[in-house]
Amino acid sequence: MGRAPCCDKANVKKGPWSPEEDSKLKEYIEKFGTGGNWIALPHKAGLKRCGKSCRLRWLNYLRPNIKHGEFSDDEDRIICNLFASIGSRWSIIAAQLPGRTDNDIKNYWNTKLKKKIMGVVNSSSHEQRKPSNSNLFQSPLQTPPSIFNGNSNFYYTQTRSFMGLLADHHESINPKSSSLLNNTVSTTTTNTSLLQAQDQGLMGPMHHYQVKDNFLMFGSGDQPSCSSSDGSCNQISYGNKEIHEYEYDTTGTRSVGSSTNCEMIMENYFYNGAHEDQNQKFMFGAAGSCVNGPNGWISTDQKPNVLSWEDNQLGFGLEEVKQLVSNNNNACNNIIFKY
DNA sequence: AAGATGAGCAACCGCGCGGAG
DNA sequence: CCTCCGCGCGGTTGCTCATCT
Repeated sequence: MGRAPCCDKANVKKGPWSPEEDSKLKEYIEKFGTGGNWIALPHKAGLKRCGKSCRLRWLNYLRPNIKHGEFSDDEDRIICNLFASIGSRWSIIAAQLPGRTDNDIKNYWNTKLKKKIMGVVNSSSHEQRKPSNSNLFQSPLQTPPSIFNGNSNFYYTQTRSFMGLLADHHESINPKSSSLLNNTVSTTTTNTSLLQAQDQGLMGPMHHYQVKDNFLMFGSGDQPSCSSSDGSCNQISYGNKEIHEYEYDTTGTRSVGSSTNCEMIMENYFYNGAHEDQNQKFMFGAAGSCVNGPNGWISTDQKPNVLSWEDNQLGFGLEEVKQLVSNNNNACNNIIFKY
């Protein structure tokens, strides 16, 4: 049994709004407001429209201070940064751009900005990527990497997409200092370009990777939102999963988070040869409960659900990482490594 | 000149969430 | 608690206009 329709479909007009309808709706709302009930509004305003249609028309077109026309470079940057950080949460992105609507931004992204960025990728990818991890941008794997033999039932999936943010000196949306919750954004981005390597035609959880200085940061999941376990909004969660908490310093990146299903990241990381330096060290942690293990960070539940690497700190070597991942029948959701 | 194709954008659809009862 | 229902959101559709062949 399906959901009951929000209105009588047979008796409502659909399609483009006429100037008369626009003025009726505008006049009514300016006079009486929405009354907190969009469903009842069209009848009161004398419109043969669905309440949802009225709401959309008002929000996207009729309400005051709506900005139409070209997006500025600054707006482009904000959209790119936020998309890289939180994905297609258009309403949140729109909240950072006064006068712009989520629909506008969504259309702009889908029709122009995405292509613009792809152009940047195509023209800049060769000189900007270093050989050690350039293959992270390659096509999805067709077979599971050998290190996951025996666990391939959960380490491998054919559906994925990737996008990433590459910056020479990039300060991404730092949940610690600029909260999406309080509607402020600090995007002091300079020389920023956005890379997107989104596999054509594949659907699945969006994976993000960003570069902050010399570090790549990964996260994955669906239904991203901002949340906090301590009230300070220093974590971003995706659905019911807390993904990561970032702290930055001048020498490196520290990541704390929890979740599962980072198999694709791990897969690419190992399979594509980003681990070729056998001296690389990895570090593990879990949200809010990291302790210093003998070789670096390890989560209290012993699951490597956050993985980071810094070459000048104690950590696990590649073989230990493989062993841990294998032993725990699990993987991390974030991977941070220097490139 | 006319049909085909693509781009841009307004509007629709269906679902999840949360508040009210 | 549980159910219902409206709101808001993201994804998708379809119309219009521009460009290409």
